[in-house]
Amino acid sequence: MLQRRNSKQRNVIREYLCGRIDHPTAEKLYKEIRVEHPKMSLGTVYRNLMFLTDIGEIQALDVGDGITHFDPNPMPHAHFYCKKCKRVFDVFMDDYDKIQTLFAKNVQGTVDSCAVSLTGICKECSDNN
Amino acid sequence: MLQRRNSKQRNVIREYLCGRIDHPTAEKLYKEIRVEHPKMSLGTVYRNLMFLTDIGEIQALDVGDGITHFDPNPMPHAHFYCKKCKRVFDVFMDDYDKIQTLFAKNVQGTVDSCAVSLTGICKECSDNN
DNA sequence: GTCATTGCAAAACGTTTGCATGAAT
DNA sequence: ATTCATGCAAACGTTTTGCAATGAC
Repeated sequence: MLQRRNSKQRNVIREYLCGRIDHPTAEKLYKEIRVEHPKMSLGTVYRNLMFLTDIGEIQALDVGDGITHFDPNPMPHAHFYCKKCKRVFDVFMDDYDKIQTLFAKNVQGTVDSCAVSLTGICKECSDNN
Repeated sequence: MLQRRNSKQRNVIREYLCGRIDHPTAEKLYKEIRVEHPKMSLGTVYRNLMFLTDIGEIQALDVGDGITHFDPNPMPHAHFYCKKCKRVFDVFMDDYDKIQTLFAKNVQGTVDSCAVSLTGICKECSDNN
């Protein structure tokens, strides 16, 4: 059984990530938190994001830029990374779980996650061109 | 227009990656090449793998372990990463392009890649348990 | 001769870790 | 009192880069 204690820092990190749709990195979150909480350390941010990911409260994302992004929404869904503005967008689909099952059927083993990550140029960036 | 000159090193790297299904990392490729070509440098391996990826001859993979793996097959297809043996398997699907299109439709922008990466435990690993 | 490519080593980058201190139960 | 979590800084593993030398055309 996974142990846990309440800590102010953990709740601050929760508070800063909750409700966001911009999928910040640990570093970004850290810098933002630092303004109000100058004693917060980077290691604590990493440790807690990892912890929250492990207990399934949030999810970690590999979007293709080599940096781990965090999504307060742990539900499986696709993501779109804009190579120009470097933003990450949620991509919701009606039959995501069916597609996941479809993929899992083609795997020789037990699948426990299925990440779909798209890359390209977002509408806003191709318009401002 | 992308310039290029032939170089022995580039061809050696091609030769060592071509036909493989184990999706080696740059480091792994480097160590293997080193046996026959002790002068090959790690930077050259990285530079060439990046180059071959850029021209679309091979593809780079983010499988979730934080290290970039390389696939000599540039055709879009899914990958399965076994968390136990740390191997990467190809996952081929009949309607992969259709699924890609399906996802792309839900994106506000121009999609140029769609990576599907599954994780779990491969059959072999769950059998040897 | 020009300029892409190399080898080498150092630096950069994101992330993890060791350890003494502090906080939660 | 116990032991989990923190702050700090150092270490880690992967990847990129600067630069002088080499090699392709």
